[in-house]
Amino acid sequence: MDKSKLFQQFVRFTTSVHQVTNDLTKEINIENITTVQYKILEFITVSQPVTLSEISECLHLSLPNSSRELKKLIQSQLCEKIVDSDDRRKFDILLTEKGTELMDNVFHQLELKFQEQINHLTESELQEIEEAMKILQTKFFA
Amino acid sequence: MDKSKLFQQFVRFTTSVHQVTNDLTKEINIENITTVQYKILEFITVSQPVTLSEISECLHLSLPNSSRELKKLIQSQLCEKIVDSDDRRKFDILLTEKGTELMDNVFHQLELKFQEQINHLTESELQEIEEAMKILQTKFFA
DNA sequence: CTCATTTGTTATCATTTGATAACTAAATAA
DNA sequence: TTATTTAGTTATCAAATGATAACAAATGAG
Repeated sequence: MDKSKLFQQFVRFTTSVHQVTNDLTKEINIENITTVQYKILEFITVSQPVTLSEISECLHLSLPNSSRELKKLIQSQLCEKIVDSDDRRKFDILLTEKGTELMDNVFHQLELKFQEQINHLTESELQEIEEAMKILQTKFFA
Repeated sequence: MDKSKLFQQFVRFTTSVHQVTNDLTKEINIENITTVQYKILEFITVSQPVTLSEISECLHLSLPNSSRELKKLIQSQLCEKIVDSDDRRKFDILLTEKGTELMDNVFHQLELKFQEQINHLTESELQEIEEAMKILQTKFFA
């Protein structure tokens, strides 16, 4: 296997993924939520519960900036802190009911667009896609 | 095929892709180049030659802001305009020699990290990965 | 030829984001 | 017990980004 070729393919592939997801989320824009705040919400949604340090690390934000943005999200009542009883410096961050509703809504919109993109595909093509994502997920993007 | 399940898998998958590429490019930081400018450079590198409108559309930047950032890249002599002789409002944008050198360097660094990530995989796993990317690229991320 | 459209430019301002210093409180190690 | 480390906060400033208006020049349609 020519690993340089594979790298080039990888670059093209990830570029495509970014482009597609970019286009999918392009029109999602929530009142009073900035890009960074949306990313935080997305991260919480997928990885709930998370700590502030995890947000900071995974989203490559400094702790002070993470703290600032989270504060705004909490003020908007989209998420909440639950103090860790074992270590009271830490807290878990969760979506509130309002936040959950919002993100459910967002993901529902995304799903509709996703369905549009795949509705011309045959059953066997869908299975190929499923299998392909599974392979990449387990072997490479683990 | 349960298409909702597939969507959930898609979300997890794209999240992983973003995380991995995020980590790969995390340490790439070029003197005097901002994030947006880097994205423009990356886009030019992959899609050369491009027009300003394409940059604007694909990167979801307004035309004025694209123009501003491109101007800085041109001032840094990383890319250049080549006026379209058919339509003199337009121009193709290309990397200069300096820009090419820079991006070659960047992609080389990325490739090293990429190789690290895959060097524990067997030949047959690599082939699976190649095949999986190919399928997704042609069937879905086209 | 004239007018509308397309492609890009320049200037300006508000908002977002990034970076850093100085801080608190809890936990842990010596 | 005291010192150190960890987790997060608050304040502040600079820089990057987003948004918009007013513009110019080339093209295309009628």
